[in-house]
Amino acid sequence: MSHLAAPPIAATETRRPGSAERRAMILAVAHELFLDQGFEGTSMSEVAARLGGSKGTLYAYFDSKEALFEALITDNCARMSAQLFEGPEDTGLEQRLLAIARGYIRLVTSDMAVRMIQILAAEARRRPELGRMFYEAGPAVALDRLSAIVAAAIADGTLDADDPRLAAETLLSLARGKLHLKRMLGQIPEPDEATIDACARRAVAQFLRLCRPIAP
Amino acid sequence: MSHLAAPPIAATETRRPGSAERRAMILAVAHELFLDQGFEGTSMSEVAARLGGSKGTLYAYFDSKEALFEALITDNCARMSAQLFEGPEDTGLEQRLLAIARGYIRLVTSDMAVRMIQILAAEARRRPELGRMFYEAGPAVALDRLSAIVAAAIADGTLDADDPRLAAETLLSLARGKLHLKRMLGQIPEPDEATIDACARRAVAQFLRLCRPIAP
DNA sequence: TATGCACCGTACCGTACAGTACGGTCAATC
DNA sequence: GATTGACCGTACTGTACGGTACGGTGCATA
Repeated sequence: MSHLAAPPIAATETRRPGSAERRAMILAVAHELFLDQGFEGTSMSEVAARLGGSKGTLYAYFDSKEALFEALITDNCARMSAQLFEGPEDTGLEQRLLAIARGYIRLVTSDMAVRMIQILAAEARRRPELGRMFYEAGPAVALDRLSAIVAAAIADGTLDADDPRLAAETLLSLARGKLHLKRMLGQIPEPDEATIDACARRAVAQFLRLCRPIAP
Repeated sequence: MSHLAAPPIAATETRRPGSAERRAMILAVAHELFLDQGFEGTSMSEVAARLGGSKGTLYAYFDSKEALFEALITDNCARMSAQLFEGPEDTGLEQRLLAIARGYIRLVTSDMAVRMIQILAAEARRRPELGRMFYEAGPAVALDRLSAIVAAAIADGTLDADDPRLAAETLLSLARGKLHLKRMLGQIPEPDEATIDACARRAVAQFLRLCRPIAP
């Protein structure tokens, strides 16, 4: 009936039974199902079945369906940020812009991110903080990196713009293009690497035409 | 048990009882509830209650919840297209571009469109054709109008670009900016007219810098 | 006044799902 | 060999919803 003894040491969360691997397994299954079928479209029984376990275990690790979902989103956002930081090169300005543009397009049109946006957008009314997590972990990260690069380029005269942040936004907007909206609405499949590259190159070229200082 | 006599004249749809006004009333209520709470989040009982009617009547006008939802989307898409065609002016190029950019931003960040995208995105897996309807009725319409204007401007030398359609897409991408994504994720409220105007002006200015022919 | 019809109100059916309860199994630990 | 605890399997509760059935009401027309 009542808890007689408190657990010896509280872990990062409330007292929980099992191993971190088990938790990761649950999250992996949840990832697969939630991203495929959405939040409402996925039942906890389904998660348990796919896990090869029982609902009891599920609820031992996560207090509710919502809690599991939020943990999943948190997890995925962390993964996203990490992915965006891949391959920071020490090359010229154009190459660095290209790398970021490519990474940004790749991320933002990937099946995972698109599904996340689709689901988070649908839940935006009830849980805007999840949308915020996504934005901070994805687009905001790209924007920060890009702003820094642009600011440096403005400082040494390679670029010309009033506001580095606004300029960075311009490049990302050009990079997204219509790809993103069409992806969100399920009108096109995940673009291949060639398409991503073409979009990134076009965006960077346009950006440079906008922000290259006119030769004096 | 069986239908003995067919109705005298089939209306635009299958034989249906009541008036077009009644249908419109149902759609109005459905609009309010579906856009506010989403498809799964809205129950037919709720629609009937808000209507001040009964579920029986609801199902007399629409075969299923899905049918009602699709009718609503169709309805809203038609309204959207109409809205985009407001105020075609006979002014200079820049003013015409500005008008379209403003109309596009206003539409694509409006509460109605954002809610529609949020809901349609969530349903994109199961019913991509609804997403297509939205795209065709909104963004594609703006793109068509803009392409025509850009093509004409290229023809008479006012603009310089290889592909008018691609150029038009560039303008729309610049216009959307980050506003759209943040709106989708529920991070910012509907922008006011001043914000819309500022975004439109910036987008058009950048577009013209990209596509103005360099003086020979 | 009688007939038909759109509509209301309500009760109902079948199903699906979140969350709980509980007995039993297996492995590690003591 | 006994205890502990994570876990399974299953059954269960309560609730919500899509959709149907049906008797009754009020208005229109014949």
